[in-house]
Amino acid sequence: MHTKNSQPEVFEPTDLYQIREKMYVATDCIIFGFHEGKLKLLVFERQVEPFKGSWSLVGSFVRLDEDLELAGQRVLEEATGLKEVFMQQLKTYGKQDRDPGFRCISVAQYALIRVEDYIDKLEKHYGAHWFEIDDLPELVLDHDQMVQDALEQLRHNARHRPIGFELLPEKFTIPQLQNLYEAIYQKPLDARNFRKKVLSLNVLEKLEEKDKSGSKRGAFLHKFNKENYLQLLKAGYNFEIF
Amino acid sequence: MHTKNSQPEVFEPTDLYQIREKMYVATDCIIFGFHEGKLKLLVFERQVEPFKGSWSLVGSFVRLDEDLELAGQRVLEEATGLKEVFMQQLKTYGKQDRDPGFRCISVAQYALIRVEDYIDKLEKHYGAHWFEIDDLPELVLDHDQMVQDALEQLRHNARHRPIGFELLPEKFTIPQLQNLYEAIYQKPLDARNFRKKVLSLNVLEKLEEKDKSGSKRGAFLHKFNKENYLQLLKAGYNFEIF
DNA sequence: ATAATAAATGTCCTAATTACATTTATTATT
DNA sequence: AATAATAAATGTAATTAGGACATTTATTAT
Repeated sequence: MHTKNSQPEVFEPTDLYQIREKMYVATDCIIFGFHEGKLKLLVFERQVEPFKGSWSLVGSFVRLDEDLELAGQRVLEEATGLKEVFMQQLKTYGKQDRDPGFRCISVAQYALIRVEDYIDKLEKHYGAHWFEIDDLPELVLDHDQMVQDALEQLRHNARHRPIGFELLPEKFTIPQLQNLYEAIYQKPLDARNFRKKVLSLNVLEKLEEKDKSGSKRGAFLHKFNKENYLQLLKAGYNFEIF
Repeated sequence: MHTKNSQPEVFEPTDLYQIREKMYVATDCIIFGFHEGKLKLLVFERQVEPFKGSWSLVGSFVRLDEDLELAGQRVLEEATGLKEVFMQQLKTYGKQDRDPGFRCISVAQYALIRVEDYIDKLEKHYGAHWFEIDDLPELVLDHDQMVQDALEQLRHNARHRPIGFELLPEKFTIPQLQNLYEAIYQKPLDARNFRKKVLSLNVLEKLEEKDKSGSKRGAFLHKFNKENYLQLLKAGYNFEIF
């Protein structure tokens, strides 16, 4: 079903020689979203040869007058319409032969987006498609490796930094937060211990509102209190969520 | 004493325009060593304009036919004569104006080297100099930032991965290891608790030999057992040194 | 034989993590 | 109006890990 793959296009030696005279710098985005209790990756149908039509991360060459971070934001906006998204540099991939055509170094950046309602809207762009992270298709070039590295980093960072909140709506319930962590780490967590732990961190603000989508009783909504977090961080507080 | 600094050279608009037509890719190395109980950074006198003569990390453009990792190893070997050194990618610096001349992206990699005897030998190269990390000179371009980021990453990684051993001789004593961690984290550690903790990790192999350089009684030498470590890692063991 | 020195060791206390079961608020059904 | 159903919310006891702290031991130099 999701194993599209075309043959690598053969380049004539002269072409190859020509494009190997220049070093290209690209950036690729690993876009994560959280929807219906599942952690998902947004992938795209590659628009250019070689490998046109294969599944691929979205990327672009970095422009000469453009900061690297900005290039990532631009790629993300072009692909999803979203601005000022949480994005973090992952790693730079620089194997000499990673791209069969160009000599191209790629700076991978990963993005966490609040999927909320427009999960479907995103799929209209450029043959974009959400895949669950435990059922990913094969990707072009070294993009599989990028995704694996991004997942590892996401798992690591979600433990030590409050980045999980970037994947949730601004207001969320404790059970939703737990679901997210269960999706990231792919293992069930104890509800009592999880609640105790995250509340003890003192960075969640309990609201009066309830979210009743998940149960008859409803669960209280919470907000991440960034000011509190930054203050604790400054005080040398050593964070660890669950 | 170590605050050499020259004025940025002024470029003519025509020159500037020309060199901004191309994207350059460089790699810079943050080289750490441990000597006499101190964590040190190896810096160099910059050989080219602009800022010739300022303190700088050592770096080079990445060659067209060269893997990124290899470029780092090459730079390190050219600067120190050392081969197959522990090196890890830190981050890519890509601000549009980070270099006043070129549009140049730099992939920073940090190296941990076993200084042992040849600490002096290294200083003969290219005006190289070791600085203690709590007394660093001002560096050229964004190299100060690179060093700060590298230190942060080193501190983080040394806690969660057994990379500290890369800075020690193959055979080392527990007190030496403690000194290293005290140097990295710049705070004293309790000898009993430290010993208890590192030995409980089950990755140190105690030898019969003693090192008597540090005391009359002498301290037993140990080796890092990489096989054990990899096995524990595979078993999902969650590492944390002290 | 004695003094000097750093290495090596053990215990108690406190804090954090884990395991585990019941009650509560609300809605839908009869 | 009563009842059934559902996920949210809560507490306690047991275990484990971390932190504080003082003495003994092996060796060399005097």
